[in-house]
Amino acid sequence: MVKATIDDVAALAGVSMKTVSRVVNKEPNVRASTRDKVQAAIDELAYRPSQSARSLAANRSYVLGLLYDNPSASYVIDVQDGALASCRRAGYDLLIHPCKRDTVELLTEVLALVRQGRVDGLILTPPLSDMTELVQTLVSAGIPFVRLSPTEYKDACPYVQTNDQEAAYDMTCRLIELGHRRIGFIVGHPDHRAVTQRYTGYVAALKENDLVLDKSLVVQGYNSFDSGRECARELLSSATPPSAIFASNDDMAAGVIIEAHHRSITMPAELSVAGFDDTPVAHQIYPSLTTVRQPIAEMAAKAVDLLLKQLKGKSVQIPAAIMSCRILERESTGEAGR
Amino acid sequence: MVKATIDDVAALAGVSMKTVSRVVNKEPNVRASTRDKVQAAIDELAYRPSQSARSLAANRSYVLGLLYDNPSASYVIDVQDGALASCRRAGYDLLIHPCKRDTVELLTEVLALVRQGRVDGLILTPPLSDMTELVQTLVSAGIPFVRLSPTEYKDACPYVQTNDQEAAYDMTCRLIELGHRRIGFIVGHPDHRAVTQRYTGYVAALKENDLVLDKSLVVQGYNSFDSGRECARELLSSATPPSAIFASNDDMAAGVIIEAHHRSITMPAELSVAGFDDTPVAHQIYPSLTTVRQPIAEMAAKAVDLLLKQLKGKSVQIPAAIMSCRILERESTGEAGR
DNA sequence: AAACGGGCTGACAGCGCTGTCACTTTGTTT
DNA sequence: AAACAAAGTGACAGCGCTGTCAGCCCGTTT
Repeated sequence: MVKATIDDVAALAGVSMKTVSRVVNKEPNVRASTRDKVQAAIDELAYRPSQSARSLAANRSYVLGLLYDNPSASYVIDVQDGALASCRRAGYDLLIHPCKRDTVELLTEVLALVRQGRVDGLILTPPLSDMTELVQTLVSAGIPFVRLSPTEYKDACPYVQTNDQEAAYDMTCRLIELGHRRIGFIVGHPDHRAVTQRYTGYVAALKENDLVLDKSLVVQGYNSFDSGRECARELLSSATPPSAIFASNDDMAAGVIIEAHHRSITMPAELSVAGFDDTPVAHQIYPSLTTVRQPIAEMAAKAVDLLLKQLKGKSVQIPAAIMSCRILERESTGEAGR
Repeated sequence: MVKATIDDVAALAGVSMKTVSRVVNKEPNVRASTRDKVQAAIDELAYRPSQSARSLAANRSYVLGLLYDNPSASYVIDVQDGALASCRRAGYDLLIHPCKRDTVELLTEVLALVRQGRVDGLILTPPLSDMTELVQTLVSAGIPFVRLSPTEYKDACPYVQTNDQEAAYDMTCRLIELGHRRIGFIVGHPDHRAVTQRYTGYVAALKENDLVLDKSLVVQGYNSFDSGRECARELLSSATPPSAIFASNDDMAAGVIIEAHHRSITMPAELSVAGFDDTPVAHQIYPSLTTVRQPIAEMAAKAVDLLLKQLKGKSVQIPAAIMSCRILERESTGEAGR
């Protein structure tokens, strides 16, 4: 049995192939009876429109590209899941494209992706979404894209963000409420604005509660487990160690917890630890980690929706969306000074 | 500036478009001087062949599909990375296609993927690679695919496997060597043959060392963290608990460790714990987990290579590959009865 | 010197769809 | 009943490539 084409369907249904095309693409202005007739023919022949023929004729690929340079597997998977969900709903495919942020080829590589017509538009995830050069290039090349990032970009390009800063603020307030006065903070990788912004929330919460910002309690991490452990070493070696440590992501918080275990510090009695992201590790470690859950999949889905809208009509206004985080209190935090 | 086509390049280089096509596709039998001339024209016009036109004319998509139904993010990401690496080398794209194993639509969905010409071939990962119905369908539809699975399939279809069983055997022997006599085992999800086969290695090691297989030490898990914890509860509640527990994967082993913490059991002094997979969590928990590392990315890369070979020539022989695992001893295991 | 064969090149016909536009049918208005 | 608008349909020309096949130009053989 050879693959049926649109002509076969048209012949069987007794209509023109253009009408079949209309039915397949759910276009309006087809009489219901005609539609049924065509649909019956499609079913009978098990007709599947050829993706490449459609792409060539319509001049679009029905594929979106997902760009990332993120070592965190769970984050990436969540983004993929959310993006895929929206893509499927719209009959689009998703092409994943991990890439190295610092390579010279990055720009040409990404441009080629679009120029070859392999994707119709792009989703940028942090930290790529904050690379000025990349964003600039895409804008001036007129390539449709949506950024997944908590920071706005000066030009009017669409983005999806969460209230990161607010969540960091809330978490810090919660720690203060628990009686903590000396709260260590581990800053995220300087290139990841999405993560470093969380520091702002911490600072704001201290100020709001009339606590002084002690710079010796703020250390620079690099988002990895190992860097978190290193930072914990620094903070816990102090003569006056903090009673709580808030890390800008879960991997670093996990590093803090390990270091505390190795120093026989009991948690949360002697030390409270909080993270950010709610990665799988957060509830698989002991004590389970108090953290902030971001609706990553939903954000990605939203980003795809915005991109698809952009691809259809030319909505000139900036599409943007803000989603909410949620604090999850688990075993790693408790009252201070017990 | 409008996008250049193959005609533009041909005109500029003063050759036919067919010759340009030959240069672009690195076909033989083009004089070096002609090749250079064409290449210069390509560079000057920044010509990028249209993916969809190529696909339509050549009747293939230059895209491979990656099918999975696996909740483990790190496993999936590793597979993606390996597969992508090989794809890029060959100028192919990778389409990810997570799917639910038990849905009725699975088969039609996957067939549509191929029938619409969106992918040229498929990579199946566990547990999909062990679904007889799916494999059977693909075989009889003549769709090229490669299975990532430790089990062979009765028909001659290509696969990539690891020496899982052997590694489980080695790990069990190592525990015995450390003095453990009562070793608990947590079996993997019954539908995941890739995981359940590890039990065979455990049994073989006991036999080899003249230890009786005590069925009360073998409990059925379902691959998840929670099920691992549940199994640990069962094993540790016994009047004569095991001195070591070997879980069929890391998530379940992490569950065991948490349960032990909650019972104030010190590890490895009072209990040794071993896992399988070396997921990120393995070195982020306390104590860090002794486990088995599989070369997942390499396996996926190999699978893609086999698939591409199959796509080119019709090598009738079964292509297959076996890769090796490695035991990683960390903090969670130690001598028995200390 | 004729015959041969392999390297190299080009003409051309599609691949299977969609966009455009012209056309026919139907329903609505005066 | 004529005039008009809107809904419904089809003819056709590509979209930008690759496969096929014919033909040219060589050097090598008899």
